[in-house]
Amino acid sequence: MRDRSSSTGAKPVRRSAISVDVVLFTPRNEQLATLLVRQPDGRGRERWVLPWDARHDDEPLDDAAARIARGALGTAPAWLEQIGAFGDRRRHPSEGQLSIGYVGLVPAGVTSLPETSDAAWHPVEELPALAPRQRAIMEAASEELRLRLDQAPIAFRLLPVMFTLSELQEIYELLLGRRLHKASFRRALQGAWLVEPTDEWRSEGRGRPAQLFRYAPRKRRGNRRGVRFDLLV
Amino acid sequence: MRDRSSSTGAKPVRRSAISVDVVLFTPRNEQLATLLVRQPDGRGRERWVLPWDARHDDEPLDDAAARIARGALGTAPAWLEQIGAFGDRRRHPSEGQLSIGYVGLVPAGVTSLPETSDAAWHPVEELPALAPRQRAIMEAASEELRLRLDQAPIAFRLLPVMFTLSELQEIYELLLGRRLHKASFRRALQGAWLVEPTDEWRSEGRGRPAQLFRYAPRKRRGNRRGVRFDLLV
DNA sequence: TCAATAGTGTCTGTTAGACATTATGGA
DNA sequence: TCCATAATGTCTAACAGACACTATTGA
Repeated sequence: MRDRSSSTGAKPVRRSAISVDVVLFTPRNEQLATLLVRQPDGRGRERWVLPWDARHDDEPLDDAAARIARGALGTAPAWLEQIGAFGDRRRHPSEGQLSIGYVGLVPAGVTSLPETSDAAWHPVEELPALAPRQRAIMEAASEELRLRLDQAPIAFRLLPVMFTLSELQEIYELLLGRRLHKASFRRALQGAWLVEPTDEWRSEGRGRPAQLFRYAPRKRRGNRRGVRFDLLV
Repeated sequence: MRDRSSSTGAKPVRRSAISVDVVLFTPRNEQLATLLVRQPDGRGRERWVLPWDARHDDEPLDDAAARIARGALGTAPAWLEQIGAFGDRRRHPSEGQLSIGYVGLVPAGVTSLPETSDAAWHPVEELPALAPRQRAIMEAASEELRLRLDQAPIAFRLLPVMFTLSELQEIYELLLGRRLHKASFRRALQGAWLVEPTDEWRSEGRGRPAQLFRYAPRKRRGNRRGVRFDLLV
């Protein structure tokens, strides 16, 4: 919070400065939403931008990203990882020539943003216009999520500590952009030893109550399967 | 070649400068090898370093990486992709605080390096000591290769245009670090429509000659399979 | 002829997906 | 009671891995 004043606002920036840009995702209304902040553009108009700030001298990049995420969100995200460096000649709010992109995840329900903040969640399908380089960072973040989905516990970082299997499946369907088969999904989950049931159940509207689970990876499965040629050709 | 003089050698670099570091891989003697260049360290000793150079003003990062790869290799690699930004406080030959890592692939057989160059291929299993940040870039490059193996035509970029299926399988085994089943490998390959046979055969030593294939992806397979929970927990 | 490697056919256990059925609450 | 959702059992087609076999060359 202490850093908030420096993480938004139109400020003159040395062209040689490096910006760190953070894409935060959370599930909202069956959609992925991302956090944007309102920033005056110096010509009197307002624009939405990804949370960003210049890297401080010699500051480790991961620290800078965590600082910027905390500033915009008011709390730390459940996950934060670098996407890459974006150093083309596309435009960026900083006017600088190099940006480092990060992607972070916020569990469903953590919707309260700091009151002093100009931040708001926007569905990824209907984003306002962004500066070209921030648009590229945004798209790389979505791509990264999908690629890392089966290598990192991404889906669990988008859920509260306790969740139903239907909620988990909805997150996977959201990220993959396609429906999954319920029985197969649960069988695969069981085989992976990733979740454990709790004693609690949650009744939601009409049907039968669902058991709550928590993320509790047990053991690494040694049995890697054969090669898959799922090339995106 | 024109750029070689600037891509090695001990040079004073502004601490704010950004370095671009390139990890080039090629298969050699049943192992992965990577290209290192000999660089005097200013204190009279010599060290091996990853090919690197400072980014020129406003130069797009991809252009810088291609320039550096060409400088060290004498020719363009068959594939070149960014790994990420490394901005911690670990040491780097440039003395700078930020490096952008790239990974590139060179087909087997392109072993002739520019004569004027101090570059040499080193097996990845027995690398000389590198500066800590370059060591991290090196490890991230290997990791990246393995992760993208089934999403990008990586194996084919490590082979000449025409190759036998045994050669292709050896590349996969090299990158995955485990043996694969011959019949299963070929069945999966056939189903993916990634290669097409040519009229040519190659006799190599004793056994039956092998048919040569070329990389020729036909169509994207629409039938994505179920979720895999291959989390690295 | 033997040795060595390429390439293929068959069998079997595993698994993804379809379908059906039971379980358990709210309206 | 009916309806909606959770959870699970069964069947089937597809597939990975094992094994064996044929094919074709050099020594």
